[in-house]
Amino acid sequence: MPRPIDPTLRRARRLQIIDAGLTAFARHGYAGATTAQICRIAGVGSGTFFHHFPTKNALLVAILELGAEETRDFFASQDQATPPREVLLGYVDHAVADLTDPRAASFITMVGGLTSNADIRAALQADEGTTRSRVRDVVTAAQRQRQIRADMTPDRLTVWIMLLIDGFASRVAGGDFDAGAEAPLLREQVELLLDGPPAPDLTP
Amino acid sequence: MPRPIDPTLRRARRLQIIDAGLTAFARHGYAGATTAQICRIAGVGSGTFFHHFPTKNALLVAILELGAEETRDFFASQDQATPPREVLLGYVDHAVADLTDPRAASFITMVGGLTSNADIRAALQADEGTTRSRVRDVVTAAQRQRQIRADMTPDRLTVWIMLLIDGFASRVAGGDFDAGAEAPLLREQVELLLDGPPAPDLTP
Amino acid sequence: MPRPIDPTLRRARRLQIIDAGLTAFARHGYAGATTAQICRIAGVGSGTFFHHFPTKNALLVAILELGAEETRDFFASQDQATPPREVLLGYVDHAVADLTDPRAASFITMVGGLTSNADIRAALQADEGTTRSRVRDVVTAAQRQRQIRADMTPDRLTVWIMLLIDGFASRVAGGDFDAGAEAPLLREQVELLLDGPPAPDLTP
Amino acid sequence: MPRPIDPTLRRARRLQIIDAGLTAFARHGYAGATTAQICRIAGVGSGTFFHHFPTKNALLVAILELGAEETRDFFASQDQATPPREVLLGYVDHAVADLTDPRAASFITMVGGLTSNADIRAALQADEGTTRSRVRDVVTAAQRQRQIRADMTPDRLTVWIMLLIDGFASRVAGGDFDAGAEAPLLREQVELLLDGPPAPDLTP
DNA sequence: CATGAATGAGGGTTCATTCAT
DNA sequence: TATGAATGAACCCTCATTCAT
Repeated sequence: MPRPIDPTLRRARRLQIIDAGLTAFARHGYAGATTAQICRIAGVGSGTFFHHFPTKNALLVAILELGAEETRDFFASQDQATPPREVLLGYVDHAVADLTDPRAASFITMVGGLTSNADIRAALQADEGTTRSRVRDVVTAAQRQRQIRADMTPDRLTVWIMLLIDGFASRVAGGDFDAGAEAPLLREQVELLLDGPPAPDLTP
Repeated sequence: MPRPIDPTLRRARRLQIIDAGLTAFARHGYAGATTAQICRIAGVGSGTFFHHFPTKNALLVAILELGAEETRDFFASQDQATPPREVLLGYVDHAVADLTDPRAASFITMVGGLTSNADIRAALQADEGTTRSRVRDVVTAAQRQRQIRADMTPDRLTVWIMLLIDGFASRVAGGDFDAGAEAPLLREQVELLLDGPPAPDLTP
Repeated sequence: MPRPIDPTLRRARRLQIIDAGLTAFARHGYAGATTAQICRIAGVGSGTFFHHFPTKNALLVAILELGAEETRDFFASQDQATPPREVLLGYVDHAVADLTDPRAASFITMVGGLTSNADIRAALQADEGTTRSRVRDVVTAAQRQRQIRADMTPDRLTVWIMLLIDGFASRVAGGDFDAGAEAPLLREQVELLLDGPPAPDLTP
Repeated sequence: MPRPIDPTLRRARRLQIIDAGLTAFARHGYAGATTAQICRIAGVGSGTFFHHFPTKNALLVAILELGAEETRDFFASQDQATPPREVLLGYVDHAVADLTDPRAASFITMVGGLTSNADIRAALQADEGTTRSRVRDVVTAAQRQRQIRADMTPDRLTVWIMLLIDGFASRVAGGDFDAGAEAPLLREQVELLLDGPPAPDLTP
C-alpha cells in the first residue's frame, strides 16, 4: 500500500524547525546554537531534526532561502504601475516590518558575520544577490524616470540602501531601538539618500 | 627566584594574542573560533594563551576593552576649541579609519550578534556605553550651539549615528565595499542626518 | 478481515531482503551495514524490513540459516553409493561454486570476525556445527574405507578442510583471485591434505 | 622555555592505544568497536585518544602499518645465506607465532572483510602489498634455485601461501584451533604446496 | 613563564527500531 | 501488509581548560 502521508504535515514540521532555528541562531549565533537547543525549542527529537535537514548547515541555508523567497515575492507582487521610487520605499517598509520580530533583526545581524563555511557563504551570497538584483532593477528604473538622484551608480545606491537597513537591524538587535517607532526616520534617511544633498543655495 | 620579567614583553605577548583573537573572531565568529586557532595564529602554545587570559571569554572582553579605550582616547584628545559638529564628523572618520581593517569590520558586525553569555553581554554594553556617552555629550553640545538639528533627542541622534557606522561596517564586512572609497558618502549621509531634511520650500 | 496473503509472496519478499542483506553485509561488514542501506538495496521501506525481521541481528541469523540449510541439502542429496572421498571433494567444489559470487566470499570472511553478540555467536556456531558434523561424518566414513589418511582425527581433518575453504574465500574476497580459475588447485590441495605427505622413499 | 617532553612517553602512549585498538577491533570488528571501548581498554580519556590519532580510521591504519613494518623487519633480518625455501617456511612460522595471540588472528580475519572505506582499503592494500612483494621475491629465488615447484608463477604461489595463513588465522579466530599445536601441520601443508603433488608412480 | 599532553563534557550526526496511517 | 516519519540512545569527534615539566 502506498503512503497517504500528508505533505502539508511534512511542510509544517519543516517550518516548525526552521522557526526554532531562527530563534536559536538569533539568540546564540550560528556556532553557538546547538542542535539540541533547536530541537527543544521546536519540540522534536534530534532524529526528527536530521530527518528534515541533513545538517545544521542545511537549516541555516533553508532559513536564508526562505528569506530570499520572501524578497522575491515582495517584488513580484508589486503593481507595475507603482512609481519605482515608491517601490523602493515600500521595500524599506517591508524590511522594517520583518525587523519588528527582534529575532529577525538578530538573525540578520549575526548572519552578516558568517564567512567560514563554504556552502553557508554561497547561500548568503545567493540571498544577498536576490535582494540586490531586485533592488537594483528598481533603482535603475527610478533613475531613468528621474525620481531619484542620478549621480551614483545603481549598484552603489543599492548597497547604501541595504546599508541603512543593515544598520537599522543591528540597532534593533542591540535592543536600543523600537523598530516601529524608528521606521519613519529610516524612511526619511532613505529619502535623503535617494535625493542626495540639497543643491547649495546659489541665490545671490 | 626573582622575576625579572620585562612587563613590556608581557604586554607585547598579550597584544599578540589579542590580535590573533581579533583575526580569528572576525573570521569564524566567537563560538566558531577555537582557542587552538588563536594560538596557532599568535604563534604560542595553548598553555601560554591561558597564562594571559583565564578564558576565551576574557580574550573577547579584552578586545572590547581595547576598543573602548581607543574611543576614550579619541575623544580625550580632541581640542576643546573644535566645534562639536566637527568632532562628531571627526569621530565618524575615525571609525571609518578603523574599518579599513576588514577584520575590524567583521569583528564589529559579529559582535553585534552576541547575546547569550552574561559577562560578554556586560562587556559589550560597557563598550557601547562608552561610545554612546561620549558621542551623546558632543551631540548635546552641538545642539546647544545650534550646529545640528534640535528636533531629536541627543540619545536618538547618537543611536542613529552609530546605526550608520554599524551599517557601514556590515557592508565592509560583507566585502561589497571599499571603506576608503565610501567614506565621503558616509560623511555626507551623517551630515544629512545631523541637519535633518531640508525645510520645504515656502517661497510663494 | 481474513488474510488471504499469499505465503509465496511473503517468502519472496523475505528472500529479497535476505539477498540485500547479503550484499550489504558483504560490502560493509555487519556493524557497518545499515538497515537503511539494506532497505534501499531491497527496494522496500524500513517498516517492511522490520515486518519481516524483528531485528538486524535476525536478518544475519536468517542468512546463516539459509546457508546451513543449503549445506544440509547438499549432503542429503548425495547418493549413498558415492565413495566418501568423492563426496568430500564434491563438497569442496560445491563450496567453491558458492564463492563464485564475490558477495558470498566477503560475507563468509567477515562473518568469521563476529564474536561480540551472543545470539549471533550462537547462530554462527550452529551454522558451523551443521557443516562440521556433516563433513566429519563423511570423513569418518572415508577413513573407515581407507580412502584417506588415518593419522588425523576426523575432527581435525574436518577443521583443516574448512581451513582451506576459508582461506580460499578470504582470497576471493580480497579480490586477488578468480574463484573458478583457482578451484582445481584447491581441489589438489585438499587431496594433498587428505592423503598426507608421501611416504619417504624407502627403496634401497 | 622549550619542552623537555620525552618522546619515548609519547610513543608508549601511542602503543598503548594501538594495543587497545587491536583488542577492541579483534573483539567487535572495526565498525563494532567504539572509541569509548578502546579508551577504556587503554585507560585513557577520549581526548587523549584523539590527541594521538585524528580518527578511528587512523588507528586502524596505524595498526596495519605496524604489522607491515614487522613483516619488513622479518625479511630484512634474514641471513642472505639461508636457502629461500627455508626463509619461506620461516615466514610461515613467524606468521603462526603472531597468531598465537588470538587477538591477532581475529584482527587479521576481520580486516579481510573491510572494503567500504577508501583510506582503509588503501592501507590494507599497502599492507598486503608489502607482504606479497617480500614473499614473492623469496619465492622467485627459491624457484630459481629449484628448491620449490616451478609450474606456478611466483605470484600465484605467493597468494596460495597467504591463503593457507589466512585460513589458519580464520580457524584460530574461530576458536577451534590451537595455533601452536597445529603449526606443524601448516608447515607440512605449505611444503606440500611448494613441492606440488608427487609425480605419479610410473614404475611398471 | 612557556609548553603541549591529557582530560571529559558536550556537540553534531547516525541508526536501529517503533508506530500511526 | 507496507510505508516512512519520529524517536533517542549511542557514536565519533571537538575544544576549552588544567597541569606536570
